[in-house]
Amino acid sequence: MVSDNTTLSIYNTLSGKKERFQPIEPNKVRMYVCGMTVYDYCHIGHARVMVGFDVITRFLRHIGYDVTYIRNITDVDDKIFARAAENGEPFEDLTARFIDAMHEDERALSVLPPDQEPRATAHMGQIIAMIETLIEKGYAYAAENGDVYYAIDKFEAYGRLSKKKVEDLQAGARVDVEVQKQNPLDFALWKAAKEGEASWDSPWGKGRPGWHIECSAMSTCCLGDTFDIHGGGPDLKFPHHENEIAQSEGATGKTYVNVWMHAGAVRVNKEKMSKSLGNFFTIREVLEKYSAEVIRYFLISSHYRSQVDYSESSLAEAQSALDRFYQAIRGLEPEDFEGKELSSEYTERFKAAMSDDFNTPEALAVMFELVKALNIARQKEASDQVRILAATLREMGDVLGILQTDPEQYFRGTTTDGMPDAEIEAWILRRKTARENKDWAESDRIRDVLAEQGIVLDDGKGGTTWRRQ
RNA sequence: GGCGCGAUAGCAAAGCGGUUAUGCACUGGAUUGCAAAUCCACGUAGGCCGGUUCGACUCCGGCUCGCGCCUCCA
Repeated sequence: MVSDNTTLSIYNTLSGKKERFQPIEPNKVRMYVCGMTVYDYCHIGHARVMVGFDVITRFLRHIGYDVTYIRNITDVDDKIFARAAENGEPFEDLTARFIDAMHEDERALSVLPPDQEPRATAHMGQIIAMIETLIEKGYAYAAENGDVYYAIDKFEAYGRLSKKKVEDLQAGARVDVEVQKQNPLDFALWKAAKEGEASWDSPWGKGRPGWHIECSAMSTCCLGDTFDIHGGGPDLKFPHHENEIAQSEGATGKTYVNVWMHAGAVRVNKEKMSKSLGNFFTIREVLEKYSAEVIRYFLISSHYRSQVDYSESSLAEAQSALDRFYQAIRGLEPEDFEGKELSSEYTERFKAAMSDDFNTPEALAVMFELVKALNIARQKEASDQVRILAATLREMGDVLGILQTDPEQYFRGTTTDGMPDAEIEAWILRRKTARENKDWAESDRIRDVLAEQGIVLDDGKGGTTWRRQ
């Protein structure tokens, strides 16, 4: 149950401002997010959408909403066919492989699985039915070549989401106009099969769906004609989401979506990270150097709507910041986190920050203030206070999908190369003896030996701990 | 060209019409065999020009610069 005093505001692309969120059904949120076209590995831009909407889902659930989160998989597409042909393999093999890879990346990033991941290939019936409805209602027409197009002139609100005027779009329209279209801005709902290409039977002959129609068909199928939130990456606003609205509202005659949410772009050297520019870094590539949690922290350290610059130094900085959180809980026992009592002072501020359009930077600021209080409490050995603050911090971390790792494991890292743990422990034991004998020269020599291997020793009250740099 | 978004201290990044954001980095101190971590101390930053106001980083207008979309892209 969502408490009565909860006021959640969300920026709606449709209105261009933050609005008080009002679900269609009390306590329930139905959300659809456009997912990946699976012909290659996910990059950091994809990670932003995955993590962003994961945090949104976690927070909505945290404040009591029953969330149905749907994120589709596009497994029919020109690029998929092209890549499969290049590889000389059936397209299903290609997509199966990259769906697995995507799930691996997601698990690494602690992204909770959506409730459903509908695939275009599994919804041909609904897709064809929606196209038929659009033709019946006069929003679409079948061309002689077997393609079916959406007639954008028939849909009055076309351009409302992306704030574009049809005339302006026409002025800038590309010249390679397909003659079969009534208006150059009309888009394909169904594409006639090309020679030797995978295809499905339809009333218009063998073919396959256009890109936009699958989302209209699958979202409606999973969530109903009208639902609460539709999200996606920044480059989907136009034409993809604009076309979705035209299709769904044309077919159902009802409002398609109440709140449209778009993530900000990830940039590299001031340019948008994108497949076409080729300036992308895949998630697994970055994982070779930084932990998934660092990537996740980097992505939530700026607001989901703002653009972020991806760079080595921003990841290094994310790591330093995350280290501070883990230092604060390092050495605490599991039971220190189990307390039922939380600090309302901090939880209220955290909730207020997150309720303001999911302001994660503000939420993190609250957590850092809590960390300071926790460090002071630990210094004073105020164990009750330590337990309350540690439990509070851990719960906030859970909402953001961070701080759930054992601190020692976090600092030791997961690399299997380098000096084995047992050898490190052996060195530490030798150093312990040297220190007991006040043999500082030997003690420092061992520290240097390990430092060469990237191992940093920390002498604490309870003994020496170590971490990999 | 059309439409939209942004410009905050060394770097990153938020809120807010008047009171320390926060993190990283830096400097001094406490602590430590030495370190690390931690704590204490230390920064009035808000592209430029006008306007509204008792008071503006925060509201309004103009300008400059940057970015995004207008084509497949998360």
